[in-house]
Amino acid sequence: MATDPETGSATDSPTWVDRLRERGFRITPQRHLVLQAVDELGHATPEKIHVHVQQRTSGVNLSTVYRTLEVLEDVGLVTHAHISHGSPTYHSVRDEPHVHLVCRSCERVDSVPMSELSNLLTYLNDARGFTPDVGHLTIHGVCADCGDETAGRKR
Amino acid sequence: MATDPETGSATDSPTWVDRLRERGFRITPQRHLVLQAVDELGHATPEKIHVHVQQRTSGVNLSTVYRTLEVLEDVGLVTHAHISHGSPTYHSVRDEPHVHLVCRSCERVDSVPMSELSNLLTYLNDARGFTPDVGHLTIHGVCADCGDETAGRKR
DNA sequence: GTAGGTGCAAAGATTTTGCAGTGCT
DNA sequence: AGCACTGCAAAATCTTTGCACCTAC
Repeated sequence: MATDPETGSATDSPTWVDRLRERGFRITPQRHLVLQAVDELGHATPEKIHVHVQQRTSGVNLSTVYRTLEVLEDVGLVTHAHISHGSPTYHSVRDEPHVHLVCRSCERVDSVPMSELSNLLTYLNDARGFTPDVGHLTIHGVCADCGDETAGRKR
Repeated sequence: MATDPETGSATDSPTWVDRLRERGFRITPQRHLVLQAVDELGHATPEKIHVHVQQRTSGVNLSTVYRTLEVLEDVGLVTHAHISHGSPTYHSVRDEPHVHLVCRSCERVDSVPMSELSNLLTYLNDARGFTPDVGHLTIHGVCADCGDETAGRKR
């Protein structure tokens, strides 16, 4: 009642509420805010999510962000990938499934839709019985732009 | 090539010495030990490398391990990948190029030789101009064994 | 002999945890 | 009303850094 779960934002399909309820978790403003932040930021570290949430409502603690992300990941509303060295980056499962291409030179993050990689997935499934967590997949390397400039750097 | 300087271990081809010298780095027992450890351990965190090195010669400091790995990576003798959450794992560039399949359930790490994934590499190169750092590639997901057992873990 | 390298310890950065109060159900 | 959740602060990890001494070149 206090909250109204059917607002129009992308985060507000009844799904997320149900997902949490089904598993016995409670619906709190903090969880809503964190989920929204993940949705809006695209790729975000816990730190950035914290800052983003603070801009709307001050008072959400960083440790709550961590605990909330853990819960949201547990119920399958977000996933994380390791894009940069230190921090994991979280993103919503609503995003189109994609893998990340991270350039080690310019740090740029590009995305490749999963559909382009279907034969990789097929191979892993058929030959290995391995079901990849695609949202989690990050490919490091050198992008087209940096490939010329830094050619010969490593080999 | 086939010079057999001391022990004939995989680490002892003249290459590693030259690699360091070329770049103006000095050859120290610590660097040799760390490189050997990376070679022998396969996939190892800085922590594990430290322990491994300690078993041969006590007295190599953990911070030296970190600094040494940085140097070895800089000259291209080792690379790192993000297999588990916290720590990067290092491995020798001597290993056959491969990607890592990490099961999120049993934590097991499997390897797929790069040759099996040639069409992925080709695609990324041709369509994207992206040169992946294969040794760095880690695919998270669920392996064959855990796919059955824990099929409902997320429920 | 001269820099670069190492060891040691302390500082940083990041993530986790215990506990008491708050609020969802 | 009961108990999960949050905030706060301290603890636990993991990694980096300053400085004096040592050693490869």
